[in-house]
Amino acid sequence: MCSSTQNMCSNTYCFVKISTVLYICENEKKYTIKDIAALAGVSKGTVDRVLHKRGKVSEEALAKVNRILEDIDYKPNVIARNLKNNKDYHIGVLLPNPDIDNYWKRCKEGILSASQVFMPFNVNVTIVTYDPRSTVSFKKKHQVLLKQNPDAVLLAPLFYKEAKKAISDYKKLNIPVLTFNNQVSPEIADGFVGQDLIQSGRVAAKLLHSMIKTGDITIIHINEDITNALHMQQKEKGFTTYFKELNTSLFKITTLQIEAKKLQTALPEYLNSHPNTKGLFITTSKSYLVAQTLETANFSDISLIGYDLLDLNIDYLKSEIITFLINQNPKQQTYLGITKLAEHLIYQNEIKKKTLLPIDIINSENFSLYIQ
Amino acid sequence: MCSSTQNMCSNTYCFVKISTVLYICENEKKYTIKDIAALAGVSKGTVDRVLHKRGKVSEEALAKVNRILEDIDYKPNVIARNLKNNKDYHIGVLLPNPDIDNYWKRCKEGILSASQVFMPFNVNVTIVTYDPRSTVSFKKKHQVLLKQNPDAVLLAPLFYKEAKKAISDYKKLNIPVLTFNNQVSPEIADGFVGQDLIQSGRVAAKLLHSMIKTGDITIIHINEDITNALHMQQKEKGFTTYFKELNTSLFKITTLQIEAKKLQTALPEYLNSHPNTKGLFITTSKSYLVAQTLETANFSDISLIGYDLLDLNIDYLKSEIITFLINQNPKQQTYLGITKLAEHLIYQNEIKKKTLLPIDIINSENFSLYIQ
DNA sequence: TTGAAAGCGCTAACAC
DNA sequence: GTGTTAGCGCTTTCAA
Repeated sequence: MCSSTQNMCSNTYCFVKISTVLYICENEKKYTIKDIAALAGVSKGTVDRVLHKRGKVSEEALAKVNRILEDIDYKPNVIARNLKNNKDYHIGVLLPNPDIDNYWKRCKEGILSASQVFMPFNVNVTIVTYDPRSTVSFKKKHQVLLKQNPDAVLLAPLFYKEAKKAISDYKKLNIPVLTFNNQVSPEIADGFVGQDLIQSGRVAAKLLHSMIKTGDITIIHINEDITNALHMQQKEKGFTTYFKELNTSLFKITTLQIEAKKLQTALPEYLNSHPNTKGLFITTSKSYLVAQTLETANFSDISLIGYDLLDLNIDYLKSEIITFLINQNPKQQTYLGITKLAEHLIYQNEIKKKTLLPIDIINSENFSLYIQ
Repeated sequence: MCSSTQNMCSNTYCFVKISTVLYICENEKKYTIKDIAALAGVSKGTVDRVLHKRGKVSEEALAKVNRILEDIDYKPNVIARNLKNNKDYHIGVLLPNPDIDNYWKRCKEGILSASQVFMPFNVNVTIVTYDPRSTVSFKKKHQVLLKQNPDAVLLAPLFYKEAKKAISDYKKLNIPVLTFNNQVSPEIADGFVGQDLIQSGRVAAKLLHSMIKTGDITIIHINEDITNALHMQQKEKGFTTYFKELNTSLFKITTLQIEAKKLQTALPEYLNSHPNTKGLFITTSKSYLVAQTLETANFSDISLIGYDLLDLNIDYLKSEIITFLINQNPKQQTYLGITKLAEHLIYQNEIKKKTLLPIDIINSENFSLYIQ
């Protein structure tokens, strides 16, 4: 019951401000289809037909019901709606195998966690894992998932061409697809959940900039495979753009591509020949490899920034060899992804084209709160 | 339908791993009270009485039903449960007035946002605002809320003694209370949602430490009022502890108490007499006042760390006068607070004693993602 | 084209 | 103590 001078009603709630007391109160009446049926002088069945646009309703009845629906701003009771639903929904996930690359472990956790939430709504989740080093594996596992005929799909599109093909396969069957981790070219999937990678490069740049007043800074791409090519490029772009915009000659930015195996020898060599190097930015979650090398070869005084809260990375964060990590929020990405798909299936919610997660800055004092 | 060699069933789901494909599938059967009644050879009513411990059940029936409930690990259908619920729940919030201190604006947003979510569950939220500078106002508004006889209460216990009294008033009426923003002495309220303030002081310390190799560092408490006394002390404690643990003489830590009005004159004076000052840690959300002073008095080369994403703070973050802000996540605090209370009312979920939110580190490149 | 009716799983009032 | 029954709001079937 709202009674006040300034009544700013919105939706079914109204916010009323009286002196320093803010009330939020429900609207006086919650209408049900029964009410609507009575108001329109028709039966509940007819109202339902109108609501779901199932046809078989006379012009007259349709107009009358629609008018009332508008008038009262009818909102169906989502709880009752789902009670009846015996439908079993099925969400399929195409995920890089966490046993091959540990980064994906937290993604799996996010998926499991979200699937718990939607259990009572008859949402089943299937994870199909593929080898993140192999496009063949991706294609094969995509076929596996496709055959399961899921109602919605969440996938990490590591391989551009193959992902594009897979998504179009699902779209042909009218199966909504949400991507996470990295975007394939926009507009192909129904939505994306993840981070702005260019911006995350800028965050890294700013961090180094706040620690280093002048000197050489090196971007290191660790190429174990082709997987992260796009990823790494975008981060590099953001990083270099930041320093370009500074428009100063205090910093020299270099990019280095090193294979993981060669790191132990190549990096010390490089650093010895570039003694003015004050900062390193590692574009993948493998910064522990660099930290290891720095430690072994006894380089200190070099600020190191990497990605992701892997156990190994955190160890080096604690021992101050890695200064900052950027958290890509893998768990949250998949949790949100599953949530959005589930809510799409259950409530017919629209899938947002792009959901950008925060870019968390992590140091040795706050990491524990991000891995709960 | 699960069929596999290693079946690790948990809850009503089972996780089955076969080669690189991970399946999550529902258990074959979802039991309803009807099933249980049939299995136990009693009626649904009896099962219901057992479930809700309403008594009036024979020893025999009770044992039989309980045994079955355990056997099948029965989980009631939350959807159906709420369908019946005509009860209107009422959550009351005691919030410092955002018009007096802008910090609380985001708290209000979190409250409104969460209350939207629980609208369909008949959860109504009332916000009663008090003047954060006045214990009298707090006590008065507490009485206002108390008279509304809410089913649960969320409050920011700015004043130790008064908050304690208020909480005990609610407890006497068996109204659950959740606190946010800062903790009153443990065990008084049913739960707390917020940050570990000591740890957040450590985060600030670590940030300054990664930027400053040696020099003087000053902690500044801006005392506009007594409100934040506890807050500030805890942050200071974490901050100084961090540097003590370093066990080095490279840094000199000083604490300063300044009134907001005197800042413009007192701070430059102080800094001139302490020219080796390299870093400032502001323990409240008013770091923009310090930034303003530094800018006007033309001090550069001093790293500044403060709290909270107020517009003014962000302006100085952008112009590089503030280096880092620590986000106390005000919106998330209240959002979670309302959520927990609502779920307690609806599902009888237990209220967790302590929920600690991450301590977000913010710089000029990632702030936008935290204020969405 | 329409309305009546059964039922989703759970709750609670009411007889016995 | 116990079982029966009538809903909660919505969906869906079925007969008219």
